[in-house]
Amino acid sequence: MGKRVTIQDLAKELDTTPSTISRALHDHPGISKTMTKKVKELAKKRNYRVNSVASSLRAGKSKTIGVIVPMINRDFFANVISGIEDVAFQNGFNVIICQSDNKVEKEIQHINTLISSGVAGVLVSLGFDTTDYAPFNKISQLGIPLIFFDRAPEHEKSIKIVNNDKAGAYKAVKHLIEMGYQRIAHLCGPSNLPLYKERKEGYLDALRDAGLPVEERLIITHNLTREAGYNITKKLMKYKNPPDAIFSASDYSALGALLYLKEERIKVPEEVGIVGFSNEGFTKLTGPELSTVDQHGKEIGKYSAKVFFEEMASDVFIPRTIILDPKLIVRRSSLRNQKLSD
Amino acid sequence: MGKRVTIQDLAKELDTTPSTISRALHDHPGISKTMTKKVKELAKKRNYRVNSVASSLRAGKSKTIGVIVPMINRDFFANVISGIEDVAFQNGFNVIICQSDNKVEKEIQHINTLISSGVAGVLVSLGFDTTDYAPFNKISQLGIPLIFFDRAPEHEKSIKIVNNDKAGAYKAVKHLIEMGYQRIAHLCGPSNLPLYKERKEGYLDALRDAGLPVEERLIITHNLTREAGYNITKKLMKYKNPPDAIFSASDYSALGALLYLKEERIKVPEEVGIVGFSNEGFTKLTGPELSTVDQHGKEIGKYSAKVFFEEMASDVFIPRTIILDPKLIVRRSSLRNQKLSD
DNA sequence: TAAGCCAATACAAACGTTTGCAGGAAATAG
DNA sequence: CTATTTCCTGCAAACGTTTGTATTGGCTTA
Repeated sequence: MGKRVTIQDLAKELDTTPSTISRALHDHPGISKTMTKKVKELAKKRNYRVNSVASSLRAGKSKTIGVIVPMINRDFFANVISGIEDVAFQNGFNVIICQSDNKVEKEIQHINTLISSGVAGVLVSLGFDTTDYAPFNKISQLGIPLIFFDRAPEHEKSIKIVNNDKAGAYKAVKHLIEMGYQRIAHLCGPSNLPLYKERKEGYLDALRDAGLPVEERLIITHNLTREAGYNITKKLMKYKNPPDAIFSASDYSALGALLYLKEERIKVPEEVGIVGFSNEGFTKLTGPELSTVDQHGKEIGKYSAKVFFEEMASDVFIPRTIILDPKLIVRRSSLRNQKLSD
Repeated sequence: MGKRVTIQDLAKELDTTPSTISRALHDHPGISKTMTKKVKELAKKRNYRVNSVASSLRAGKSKTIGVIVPMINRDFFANVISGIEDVAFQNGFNVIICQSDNKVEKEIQHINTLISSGVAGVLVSLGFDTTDYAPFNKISQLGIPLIFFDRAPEHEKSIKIVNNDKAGAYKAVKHLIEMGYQRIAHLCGPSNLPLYKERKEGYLDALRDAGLPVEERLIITHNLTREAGYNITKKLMKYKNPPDAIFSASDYSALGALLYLKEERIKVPEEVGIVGFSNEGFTKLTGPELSTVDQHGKEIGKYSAKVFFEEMASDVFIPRTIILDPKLIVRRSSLRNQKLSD
């Protein structure tokens, strides 16, 4: 259980002072070459490591980024975090992760501990039910860069990095229409979150542009789980005029839909087409593979981290929204016309 | 850009001293009820939050756990991290995540920054190539609890939480044999990592116990990727006496195998059976679904975190290995006898 | 040779919290 | 009314680093 080596130990050993050691280690020009060299050698020899808690206290902030996501064990978020960590590492920063479980109280608690621990910045993807952004304002009020990704507040003046959900949804539904589907259902998420609202709008626009009627009974709000997808599809397929395609705001519920249809021997894509959203890892592995909309999570993570570093460097705050264009990925579940071999 | 409110601000406002404030906030018995109440009210009113950087410096360590994994965006690790975060949160701790990309240098660098940032403990799953554990010893030498999970060093005196890989592999191969497969190939991982070594041993034991011959040409070491699985299977199937089953140490390469076989119209499980390892999320979604061995990642994460807190509480270090029993999950890819409907 | 200057290093304060110890007032005992 | 105890609060140091300012010694210059 060796004691940690401090700058003071080095100073004593070289018969000098902590300030000289500190400056030498930072290549301060006011320190002679010889001294700098001596210090660095001793530091290596004694295996000295800065106590960054101390420097953080001195500096008023630490080299740490806080990340708050609903849950870590989701392909998309795991990718985002991975991307964030990559960029943070390159810049010598650490990443603290917090999962909110979509619970507002947890978000608030995480915000508090992150502020407490002096993070240099916070990257957030909001939970389902978050409608009050005041807790987040505290972060910005303290001058800590705050960046939203994916699930961002709608009207707030803030920095957001989001997918163009509307465009993504539009592409998906347009594609279904082109494949000849006529009664396209939409499993949508809670509309207090802009991204779900936008996906719905993209869906509606695509229908309208194609001159197709909008049927309210085919638009169902749900919690984006596989189970919900399964149950809703069961309900939908019992309508007198059941849908012939499903566009879901989530791959998970799209998967639920697929599983129900397979169970009922309703052929996908021949009888019912499906397009999901997010390009979760499993979508290219289902039978048939799920068409979906790719959000390139890792890129969003990297991008968000980069924006954070930009923000930290500059001292003027400019609210802005960066919109990345998602990509429609067409797989078997929506390819009605072509016959792909099994 | 409001200034942070400190304990001193509160002291000034109540015309008392920082020490009293600190004690009051911690419900120190030596402080009167009335004072304690006054302090807490003011603290809430002024929105006071401890500066945990300062307390960490004072205490010599922070309420933070460091986690090092090869990569975050893998189902298993994402689950482990999620489990760790859950338990950490309950105990008021934060989690710093670091990905090593299976690179030794990155591991070392992460170790250094974690020590620098004064983490209270470190949880690690080793990278492929890590054979020198000296950098990790530094952690324990500083009295910081160090816990390995999943990929742990073999002989070191340390705390490890691992799956019983041998038993898992044994179950998997035994199952294949019971299904009537005779020439079972094994795609194994680098054997410097005990868990892959053990999986291989389980495989060998199962063969021997069943009186089946061990064929070296059917045992292939690879890097556990889908691509490798694909290519190796291609090679294997071109043998004069190709295998009739594949047991892979990784779901990813099992998937690669499956994809190759599908491409070649070789029927799974009728002609070739497959069992993977890890129960990655996608395995229940392939066509046919992949049999696999479940490692319950979230549980391992929770367990590891709990062990860390135990370790922090106690002051005697007892090296020990906690072995969790993995579970064979039989799905279609290895069910040769029964006919399941599609 | 003294004044001035530069380079190199030392001094000291600060970041915010925690905590052992000291001290003062009130309360109880004698 | 004094002595002792009890209860509460204040004082001051410490954690390790960083940085503005002071200080030292050696050197140049007039």
